[in-house]
Amino acid sequence: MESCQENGVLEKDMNSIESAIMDWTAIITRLWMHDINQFTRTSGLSFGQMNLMLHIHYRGACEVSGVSDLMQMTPAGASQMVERMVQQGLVTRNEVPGDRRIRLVHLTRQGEEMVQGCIRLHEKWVHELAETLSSDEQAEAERILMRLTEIAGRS
Amino acid sequence: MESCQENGVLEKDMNSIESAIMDWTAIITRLWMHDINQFTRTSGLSFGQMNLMLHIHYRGACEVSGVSDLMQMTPAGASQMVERMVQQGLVTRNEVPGDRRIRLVHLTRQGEEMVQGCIRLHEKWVHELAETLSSDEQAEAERILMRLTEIAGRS
DNA sequence: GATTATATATAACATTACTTAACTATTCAA
DNA sequence: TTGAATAGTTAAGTAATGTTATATATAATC
Repeated sequence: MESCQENGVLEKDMNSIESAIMDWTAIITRLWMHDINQFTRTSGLSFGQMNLMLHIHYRGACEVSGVSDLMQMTPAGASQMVERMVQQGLVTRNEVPGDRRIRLVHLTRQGEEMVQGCIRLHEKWVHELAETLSSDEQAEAERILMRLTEIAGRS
Repeated sequence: MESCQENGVLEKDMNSIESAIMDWTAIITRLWMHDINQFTRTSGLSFGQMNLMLHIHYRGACEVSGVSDLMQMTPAGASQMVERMVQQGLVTRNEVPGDRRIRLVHLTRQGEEMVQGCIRLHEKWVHELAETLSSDEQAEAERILMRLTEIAGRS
């Protein structure tokens, strides 16, 4: 615990608990991305579309400019992407009381179901992972992950 | 721990360790996805390319047919995807001693740096998260997370 | 109240990134 | 050793997705 104080955190500077969190999180992020890919390919969506829907699901409705920012594309491109998704029934574009220029992009019921389908696919993998743990390990992992989630949830 | 045996895993059926893992995944998705997206796109990569590179980074070199399988595309499409990435200097295509039909796709130094850059986006965040744990919690977390990582690494 | 900036949309065009079909090279197996 | 199977590539065509340029409506500012 004597490293990392002054400058940015570099891998070689990381202490073992940081590495453990990093490795675990990187691994599940990769597998989560993998499952997202698998699900979207088989449901006629693009990865970008699912990405946006997950963003809205986890962060709430966003403006068209937010789509542009998230997807790193021009506002025109974002507008068209949203338009396509509206046509597909995945999202709605709603006016906002305060500023009539803005359109807020929400998930439709169908869009939400797509997200849930994606999450459910990933749950299968999580189920298999959990199964290979002993009862004691399960309890310990649960406690630690809940603690980490609680802390991370504050940010 | 008495659910989930027979049919698919539904959210309400999930036991608490599975929920804990899913909650952690949700937190990470909420906090990281946007950054990973931006990093990927500003580096001139597609999400699919980063997905493939993460796979190779964690699982080792894979055949072109493996790319086809992972990305859910035709062998021809996979071949072209690899060709593009070779042109971009992200991967190499190497012959295999045993079978001269096969090409193994490896990350180049540059490809490896891209992956590292993506993973390192959140080192500071991990550092701060780890800091808030007590010494006992850190020791426990390190042990169980390494165990989880080990199991997850097999998939 | 006129000007500037912001948020989004539309149109024309360009590019990407697939697909199918056909082909080469190599290995396996009868 | 000949035929079938496997691994990968190449070419042509297509559909999706993005860009620039321009337009419109609204909000903010001076």
